[in-house]
Amino acid sequence: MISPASPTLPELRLELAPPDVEAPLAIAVLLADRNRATILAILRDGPHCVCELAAALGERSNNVSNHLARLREAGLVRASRQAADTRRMYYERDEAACAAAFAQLGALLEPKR
Amino acid sequence: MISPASPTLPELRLELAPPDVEAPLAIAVLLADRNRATILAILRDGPHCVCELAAALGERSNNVSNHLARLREAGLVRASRQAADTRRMYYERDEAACAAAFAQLGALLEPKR
DNA sequence: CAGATATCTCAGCGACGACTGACACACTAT
DNA sequence: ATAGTGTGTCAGTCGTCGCTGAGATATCTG
Repeated sequence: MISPASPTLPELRLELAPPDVEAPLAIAVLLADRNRATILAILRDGPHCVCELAAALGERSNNVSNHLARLREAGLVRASRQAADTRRMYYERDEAACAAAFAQLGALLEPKR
Repeated sequence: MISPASPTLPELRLELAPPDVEAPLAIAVLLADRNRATILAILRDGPHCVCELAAALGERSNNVSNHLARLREAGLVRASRQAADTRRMYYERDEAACAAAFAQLGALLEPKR
């Protein structure tokens, strides 16, 4: 017997296995920086080059380039050169990847089912 | 005249006003910690007390209590005592607030319209 | 060619935040 | 009352991460 000392004391579930949150956590970490979050928001209305984003953010180009590299490694943005301006690097959102990332965060904020 | 030196060089938009991302940023910062993210995921299947969460996370109660305080200040979780167990503090998700937070993140990851 | 512009990379520094440890408070049991 | 349990608070420490600065690469202009 497990000796129910107190009649109605709820038994603790100490064996709970913590769910895997790696995927949504990685997305949240990316979004948890003001510059990266703002970049994603700016790119919602079309592609922009690094110097435009840097000017909008009031940050230096190399810093913005670093953030864009992080976003690109995660697949949220794409880099491309335009034929009319091969000197600048234009970044645009990968809407499919962004939607997938948004869905991942649902595992933290949406009800279970 | 503005002297179009290069015929088709796209003009930069250096006057871009960065959009306000404070609200979704605050949510992302909250989710960008493994323990807080895991807590939110665990609470998806019902209320749990601090010691249960601490055991599941392999963390100490005071640390978990700190994270729960952060989540509570943001309104994502509620604390309540149950009549059957007035000693422990039970935490449960505020599903409405979680859904609202999820919608806020849409301003970063969802297409513009 | 040299010079200017735009971007990328990376080592080093500094600040923010999570964890620790100690303590306080509330409630229960003996 | 005393001991034990569960939770909350907070100062201090330490690791992590964003920013800086310097340098490299690539493209265009004169």
